[in-house]
Amino acid sequence: MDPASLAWRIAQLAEKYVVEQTGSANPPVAADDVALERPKKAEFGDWATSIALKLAGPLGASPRDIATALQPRLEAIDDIARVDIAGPGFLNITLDTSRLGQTAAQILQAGETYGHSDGLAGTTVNLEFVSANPTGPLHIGHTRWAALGDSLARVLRAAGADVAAEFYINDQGSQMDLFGESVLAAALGQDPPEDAYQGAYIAELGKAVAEEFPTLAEMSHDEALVCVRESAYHRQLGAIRTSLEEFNVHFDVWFSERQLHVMSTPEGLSLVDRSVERLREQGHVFDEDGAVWVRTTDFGDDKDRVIRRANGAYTYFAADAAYYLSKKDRGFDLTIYLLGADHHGYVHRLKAIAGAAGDDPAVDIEVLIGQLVSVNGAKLSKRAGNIIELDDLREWLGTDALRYSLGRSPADSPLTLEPDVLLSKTNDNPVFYVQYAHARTHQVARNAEAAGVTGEPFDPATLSHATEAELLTALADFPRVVAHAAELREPHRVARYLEDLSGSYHRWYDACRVTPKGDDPIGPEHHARVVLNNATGQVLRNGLGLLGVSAPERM
RNA sequence: GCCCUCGUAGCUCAGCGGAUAGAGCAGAAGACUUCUAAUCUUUUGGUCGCAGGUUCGAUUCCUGCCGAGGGCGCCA
Repeated sequence: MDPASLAWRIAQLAEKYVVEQTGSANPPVAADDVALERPKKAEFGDWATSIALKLAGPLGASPRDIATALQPRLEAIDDIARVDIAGPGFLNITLDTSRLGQTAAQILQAGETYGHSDGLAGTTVNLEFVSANPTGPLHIGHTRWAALGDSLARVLRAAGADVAAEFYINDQGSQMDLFGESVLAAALGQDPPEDAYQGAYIAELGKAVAEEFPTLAEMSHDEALVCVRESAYHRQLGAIRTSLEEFNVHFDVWFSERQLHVMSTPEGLSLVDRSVERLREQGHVFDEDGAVWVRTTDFGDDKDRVIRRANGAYTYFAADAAYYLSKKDRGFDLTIYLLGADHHGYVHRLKAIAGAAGDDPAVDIEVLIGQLVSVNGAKLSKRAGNIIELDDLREWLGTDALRYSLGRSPADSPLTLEPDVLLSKTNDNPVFYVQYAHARTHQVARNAEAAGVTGEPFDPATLSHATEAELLTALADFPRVVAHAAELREPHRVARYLEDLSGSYHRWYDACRVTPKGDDPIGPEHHARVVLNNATGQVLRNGLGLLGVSAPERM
């Protein structure tokens, strides 16, 4: 029995007990209240629930008494072999191994879809991340969000959500002009403008556009600037796309900020024009000192924001508002932004836009803030001039090691990359630990096939070793881990799970042979074990896939 | 000054209000004529930054303080 069903069954029994005691199902008992968890110690059984502790308050009874009353009722469930009461009132559940083994066959049947659930089915999600200016290469500051955002998109999809991963291209404004001027100067061999973009990539872009436009020197400055800026923009955006693809990061929508500024209505208005009107219709806009303001303080912002300056020009905030309205108009149920800690000042503003647009800032929009990454303890910043580019980082450490190490910590946890560790092929490098476990499942499968261990007939009752119960319980937990990761927007939970699962697998491998030794005969346990082995490989593969990490068959 | 995030073993980090706070590495001791030893087994190591509060129960929730990082524009 899978943990979700088990939790539901326990909740049913507990609620029945509450009704008997109090005459009503108040409070009702939900599966979440069961708090089914895998105990930290093997002697505590396969699953533990603190339901008796949780009911103690409402029922006014001691947790131990409630646990004593529930114990025989839980033991009556077919898949449960034994229930022990421990500590202050925990119910420690040991499953019937002969039934537990069925999990392995079920996993092979589900294949790539094992781990999928329907908790978010019917929910459409817009997930925006990276969203770098197309004026330079992606650097380490974008790398964590790229890894995290892509994994989150995969996890949300596994939970049934319909996700659009979106990259917002800031291709409008003075930074683009400065970028164009910088490349133009490089192309013509002139002195760079003040505060120019610098670096080898500017020189390369300059060379490329000089070849593309041989008559550049004869054009007027304005004409040349437009040619160079647009060409360099598309070249740079292409480079960003390539970097992300090689990092296994996929975007469904590349949204150009320019779409917001062009006239797109019959009245000759842009989406930005319309956004001001729409917010005004909702009653959150006012005029003061010649400027147009949004009363964002209505929604928790620390000050109101100007959306249109006294000189008639829109602020960047106007584009943000128009962009949010675009997402709203495209019909998403939930809009998620992934921002670095250096942008956390925008959180209130973004939420205020949602509120001003008539949405619920607490429900319809989520802003995830992530801490920055350091390498070997050195803080990286543009000011310090020690920025590392994504491409260099990837070539140095490899996509797998980089994706995995960035994906195994929660976003709000400060993270230090240690290149020495990531390049090592030992146990202290978790990605190798997990990938090695997967490769081992394939080696074992190859050996089993060669020896005639086919997996048929499959008798789950022979999977009776302690390490087999541990492994099977871990495998059964995978769908719940993925669903939980999606619900909390924390894909790192999948990585941590895979490390635990790999440990369980290695311990099992150490204790139980799949292919008989020497000339020993093939028994029913060997057939069952190859099924368990292959099921483990499937789950490791599915989990690594959610993290955008490859699952090699040989290492 | 105000706001946000973080503070857990020597190091890198987990920990949905529950049991004696965990993992890997590092340190110590073991296991390869046997399916991949990139593995496994045993072991050393903690005032969960500090102080209060809520709770039957707090590393977890709330408040204050200390420390680290980041942010505060009619810039983009």
